[in-house]
Amino acid sequence: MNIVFKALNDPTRRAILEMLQSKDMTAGEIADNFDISFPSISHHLDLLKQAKLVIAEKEGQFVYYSLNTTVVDEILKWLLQFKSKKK
Amino acid sequence: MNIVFKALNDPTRRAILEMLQSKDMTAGEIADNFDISFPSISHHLDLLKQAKLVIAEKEGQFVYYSLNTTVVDEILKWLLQFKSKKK
DNA sequence: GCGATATTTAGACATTTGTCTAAATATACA
DNA sequence: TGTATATTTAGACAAATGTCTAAATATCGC
Repeated sequence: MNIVFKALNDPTRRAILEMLQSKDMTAGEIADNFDISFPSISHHLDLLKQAKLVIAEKEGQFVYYSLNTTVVDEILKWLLQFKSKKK
Repeated sequence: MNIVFKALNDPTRRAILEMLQSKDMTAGEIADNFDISFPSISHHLDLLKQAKLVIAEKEGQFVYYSLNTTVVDEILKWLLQFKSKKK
């Protein structure tokens, strides 16, 4: 859980997740949307992957990234506790 | 939104939020639950306050902290976009 | 196999973060 | 007014973070 909050605590990484909603993208396509170096984006993608928020699949020389929202459920559940049963 | 994710990205601060679910607490009561110095807890509380996740109210020499979950809705909404409409 | 393209790894560096101790501020109460 | 209690502020410091450039790795197409 720690690592998921950590992964979400960065505007670039959140923007990547939002982008991946519309379609799966290669690392390069993702990087093209930011004024940040490729290696930095690669590092962000690695963090998102560690948090299991994205899945990486190699296709030839490309690496396709896609959303994995199962871990989002955990965070949702944690947050919802604060919205339940109150006087 | 940035600051909310930042506030949530720490186990101590998340534990504080969980504690405040059962009852409002003073800064001292909160600090007693951790092996961390009072000033450090005070700093965490300040961050939570900046993120508007808690509300601080002074009563005499005590400062009572209570949950403010309105900002949680924002995060919930942001997260829910990932769980909606998918093939 | 070679050169071009795609991506990651390595290492460096400035900034941010979480923690501490010491000091400051605020309130209670006798 | 003076001392005790509650909390925050200030300043220091090590560790974590986000970024970069340079180099390494992997795959494609000729």
